[in-house]
Amino acid sequence: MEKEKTDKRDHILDVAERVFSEHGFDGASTRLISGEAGVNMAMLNYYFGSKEGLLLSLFERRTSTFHSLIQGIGNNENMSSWQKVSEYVEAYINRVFSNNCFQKVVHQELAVRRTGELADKITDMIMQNVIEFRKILHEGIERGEFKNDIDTEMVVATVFGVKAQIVNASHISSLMLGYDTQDPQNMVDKLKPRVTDYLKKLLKAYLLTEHDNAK
Amino acid sequence: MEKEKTDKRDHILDVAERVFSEHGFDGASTRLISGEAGVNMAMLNYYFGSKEGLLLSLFERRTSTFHSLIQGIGNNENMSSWQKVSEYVEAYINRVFSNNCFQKVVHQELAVRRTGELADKITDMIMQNVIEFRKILHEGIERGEFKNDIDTEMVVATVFGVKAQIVNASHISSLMLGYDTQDPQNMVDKLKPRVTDYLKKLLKAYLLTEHDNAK
DNA sequence: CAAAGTTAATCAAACGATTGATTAATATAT
DNA sequence: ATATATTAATCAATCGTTTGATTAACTTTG
Repeated sequence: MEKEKTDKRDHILDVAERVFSEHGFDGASTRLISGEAGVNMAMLNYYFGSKEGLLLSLFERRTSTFHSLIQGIGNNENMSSWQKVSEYVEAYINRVFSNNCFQKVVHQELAVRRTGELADKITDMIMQNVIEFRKILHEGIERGEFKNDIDTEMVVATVFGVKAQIVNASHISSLMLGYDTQDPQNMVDKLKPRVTDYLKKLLKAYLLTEHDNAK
Repeated sequence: MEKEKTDKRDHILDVAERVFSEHGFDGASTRLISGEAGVNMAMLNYYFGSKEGLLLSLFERRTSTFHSLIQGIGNNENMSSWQKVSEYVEAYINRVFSNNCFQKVVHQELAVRRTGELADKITDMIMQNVIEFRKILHEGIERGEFKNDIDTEMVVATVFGVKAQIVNASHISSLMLGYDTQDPQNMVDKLKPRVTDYLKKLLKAYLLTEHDNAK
């Protein structure tokens, strides 16, 4: 009977994350969110101040457990640059697949939002990833492990872009791949290993010098 | 005084395309659109029936001039598969950059899960591209020009994804690249050639067999 | 311990504002 | 003069938010 100790506040955030991901921020009414969460409408304003405050809290919850994740890989002295890239891709895809509702909300806000506190928060969050990843790439070039004419920014955009195309544009990817890419079982069994494997091979072919590439 | 013969209807579509791309479908009110277009609110319903009808008309206008563009490349017998891929990337990026407001609307609609006529229209439009591109890739494999273990669907997702990441997520790409990626001058002078060049090199490294790759 | 006071949580109801849509009247053009 | 185009005014519905009352739990006081 052990009732979960998760606050009602946390439960609202969980539901809001899902509803936002399905309808977008403007498309998801406070009535719908509170209804789905089984709480009174006024509770949203009680806990989060406003609808925008709810969205903001939603981001803060995720970003608080995020900083620790991207640390460590880049600073490891015992890894080759390619190993770092490989680990990074793995960690990134892992994180994406573990909370894809949140990822969808980010993706939507990125597509629409232009100004304000939230836009800055999202930008910061992503740019941290960008800088970290780019650092690894530059290091690989300096070491002579990667080709010296690679476009590092575009490589970063590739990893983010492929992820977005597969995970966030789910109608399309479902049709393209021939199965429901939203189904949790498919995501773990088929999609995740496939995306990870592809990205590694793709980057390997583009990044590594001829000598290393030939293994 | 020769007033442009473009119908007022067409002018509304132009404005709506921009406003939708800036605020999203739900975020853009009919009052805002009609205000920006300098017409009475009721004109939107007069011409397009409803707000959704306006969005639909917007898509029909673009897709009508679209079919002819993707034809021809795949069926050309005198081109190598790699040349076809190269031409295809060029044509695709060209089209994207020539009407990026519309591309943004597509991107947004794709991000929020919607059902109905419009969702099907968008899906059809994109899947035409997917199928055409994939056909070229398969042909390249059969000819032995491309590696036989390439993931064709993911390659398609890569081209679409990189484009989306650079063109549609403009805050991020502007910060990443160090200049305003929305500025028309920058788009033509810097962004477009860079994306095109990168995609070609990336795909070349991944697709071509070792022998061909070495030139 | 018990009465009084205090706080956070929750609710139904209503608020003013805005939404997309419609009307009925008027203007323009053919 | 008839069809088309355009307008101001208005519609019901929905939006996000606020209110005032109620409950339950904890603190303080006598």
